[in-house]
Amino acid sequence: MEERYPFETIEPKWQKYWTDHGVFKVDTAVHEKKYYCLTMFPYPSGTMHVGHGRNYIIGDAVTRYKMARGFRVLSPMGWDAFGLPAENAAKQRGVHPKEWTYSNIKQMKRQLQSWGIGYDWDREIATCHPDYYKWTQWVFLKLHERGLAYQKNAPVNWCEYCTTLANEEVLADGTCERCGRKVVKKDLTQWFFKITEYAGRLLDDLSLLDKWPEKVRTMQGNWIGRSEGARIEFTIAETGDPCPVFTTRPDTIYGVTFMALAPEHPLVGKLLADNPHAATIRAFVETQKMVSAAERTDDTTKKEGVFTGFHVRNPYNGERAPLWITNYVLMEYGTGAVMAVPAHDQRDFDFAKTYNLPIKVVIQNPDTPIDAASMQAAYVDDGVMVNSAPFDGRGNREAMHDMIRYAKEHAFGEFTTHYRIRDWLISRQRYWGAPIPIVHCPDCGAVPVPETQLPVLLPDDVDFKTERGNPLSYHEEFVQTVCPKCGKPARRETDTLAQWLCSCWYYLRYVNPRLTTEAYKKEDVDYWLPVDQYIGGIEHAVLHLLYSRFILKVLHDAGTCSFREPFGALFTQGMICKRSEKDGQLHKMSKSKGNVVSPDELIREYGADTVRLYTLFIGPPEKDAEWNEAAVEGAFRFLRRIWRRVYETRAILLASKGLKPDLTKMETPERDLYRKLHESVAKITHDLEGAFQFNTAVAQIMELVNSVDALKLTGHSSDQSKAVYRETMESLVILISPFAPHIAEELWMELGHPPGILAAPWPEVNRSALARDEIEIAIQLCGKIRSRETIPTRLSPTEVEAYVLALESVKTMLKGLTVRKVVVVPGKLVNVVAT
RNA sequence: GGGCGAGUGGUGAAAUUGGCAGACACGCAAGACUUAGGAUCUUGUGCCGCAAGGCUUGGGGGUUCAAGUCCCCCCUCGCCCACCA
Repeated sequence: MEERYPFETIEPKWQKYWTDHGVFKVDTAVHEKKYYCLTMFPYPSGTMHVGHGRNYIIGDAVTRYKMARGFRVLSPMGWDAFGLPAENAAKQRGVHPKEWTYSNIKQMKRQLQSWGIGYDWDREIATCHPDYYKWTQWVFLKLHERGLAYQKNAPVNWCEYCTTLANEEVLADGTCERCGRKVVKKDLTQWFFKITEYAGRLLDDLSLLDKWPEKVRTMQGNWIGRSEGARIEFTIAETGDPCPVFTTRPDTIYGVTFMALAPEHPLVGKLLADNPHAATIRAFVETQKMVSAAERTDDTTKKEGVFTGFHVRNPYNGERAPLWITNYVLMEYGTGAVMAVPAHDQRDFDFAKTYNLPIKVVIQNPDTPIDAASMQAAYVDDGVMVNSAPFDGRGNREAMHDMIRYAKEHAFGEFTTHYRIRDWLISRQRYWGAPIPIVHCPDCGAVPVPETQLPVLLPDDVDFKTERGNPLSYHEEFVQTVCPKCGKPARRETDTLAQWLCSCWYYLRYVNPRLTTEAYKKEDVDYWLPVDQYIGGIEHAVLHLLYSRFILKVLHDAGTCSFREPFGALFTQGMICKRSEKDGQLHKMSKSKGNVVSPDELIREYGADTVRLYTLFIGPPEKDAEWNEAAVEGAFRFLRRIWRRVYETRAILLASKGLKPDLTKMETPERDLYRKLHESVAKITHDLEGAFQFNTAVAQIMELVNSVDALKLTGHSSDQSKAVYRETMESLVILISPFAPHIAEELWMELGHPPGILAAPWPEVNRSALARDEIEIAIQLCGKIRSRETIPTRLSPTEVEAYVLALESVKTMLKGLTVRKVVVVPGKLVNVVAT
């Protein structure tokens, strides 16, 4: 052992040891205690910065802690390897996407290892590997089989760079989530998954996820967006065509004064025939189609519309109301038609004011009556129904149910639930993805490739230089095939699967990563899943995490697994930011902002343990944090200090191996240290056991080391001093091992143990060590602190009161006052209320 | 507009059920040891004040013996959803 802390030699040494001894290997068999700790696998984009590291360091701390608690921990890692940047690299630099991806994987794997993250690398997967995507294609077939995969010609979100996008990938400002370009609508025939069919279950089962952050559940709830209401069958008065609406406010239906259609509504075409207003209508509809969704739904966009010349008939009262086409109604939600009630909906009110349409009050404010002629805004609160024939006089909320039932009895309406979520668009017009296993036959249509013919291999030899869209569609050998059903010549589907699908089921594959006959074994996944702890970034709250839940439910319904949710507990860590030199602002680390911190350099300078310790100490892990170079130094100094303590006292430590701490024989200094040790064990265990408070756990270790220094140990110290010191140092090394595993392994050996600290049991709290004879409490006068006193802990609250009131200092304090009340908080304070 | 979360020293931050605000660390200051080092150790460090003492958790009210924590109003910031019928 050397005096200097030689992180650069011990770190590679222990990394090699973990690999050579298969410390993180786990077999799939049933164990007494299992734990599946999963960190979201990365996209292999190149090299990682310290911000990426937080994710893996947290996962590793959990893995190592659970192992020390005696769990068999499944801790796998892999690569979300299909996707756009690889293809762009190919276009720009002439490197094959496969080559680019695998070389990045190599880089990033080296980085993960240099951080000392423990994975069972025998289970490594890459979604771009045929042995993996074969089963991604199988997942597609399962959905197809169950009628959940379908093609439709639909306007899709189109980014000229990233091609087709799912709704979830379009940001609120109408730009592409990945590249920031403007997204436009484009008509294409595409493959969709019917996630809408699972909307109700995906929403309801959120309540099962009690170990998920509230925030993520809320976000998914918002995204799914359930609203309860009614479908009411209006009809076009002149033609008798049905024109149903969805409404959440059927109680306002007697106040309908016009009907508003979306410009894309299918009725619009029909209404144009022989219509004197045709030219105006057509012009309006065409203008609206040019406006992007983001612009149209912008708050500041003025409400506009055009009268069709037609009317609708309100089935409740037979009234005729003019039919308008407007820019504020969306075809994507409800039926694309809105019964407009200006008196009780602000949007309808605004529109009615603009075009001078009538306003009819049907919900009266019971406090200050409103009147259509003078109202300045829609009245959207509850009240008493008026002008509503049979329902007059009733409370609107209370009457709502009866109103829908009335519609149902008269066969012009029913209760319905609408969801905001749209079907999931999974087609991508790109090369670097899993080919959709479909063959288009002129006779049989879209035929799924039989499971026995999987995988549909992605050819290597394609021309990436093409500017004509998907390179795959120009690869004749790939495209030309025969129909699996009739054997006639047919064309392969050339769209590939969105990369999201690959990452929707990878957590299952880790259990049986090399299985060639199935995607996974039911009995194995039923044992290991749901994942006990999933760790990743909040940015996946509605994409990956929602898609995965959906796919798992489908796989469950297909009978391939017994559980209903993939991830039992979820932890979302905050981002690490750094002030950018360019603009002085805090940003998440990125190359374009020029604020990335490379772990490679830091590891060279301070070692991986320092980087890990600092990353965990930086702040609460769920919150964003600012990287501070100077504070890294502090973490390094702390580790070096521990190293030096062991080095300086090594002879004493080794000589006292047989000594046992004995509470009855301890003097105060060792008694205090012994108590601090066990307080620390309790605190750190609590922080790691689900609380995920690594920052305070590290702080507690620092406190413990400060206490160790307070016990000035020498060769002449008593046996109890030595015994307590040794136990403290041993426990300390174990307690720090999830955070700084390399130094922990090395010191564990220096303390005279065989190598392999993960085999050492986590320290247990000795309750009697926590006891103390005296305690310092605060003395308050009317809630204000006046002094502090040390009192015996054996006193009951009544005795404490008497004891404190008898103290000279307290008597002085109370001179001339009358005691009204005394509040004793055991172990904390005594508050004397006196006047 | 709706929902969720946050606001504490120079900085990152602590604070089971309401119970000693600022643990731990960074930074800073002073000192010790040293043939100057970005090493180590000691001490100090919320603010005002020479001091006694007073003030202090975004602002203002309230409940309580006691409020960072609970209630009401307001301000600021972040995130999600949003002409959703």
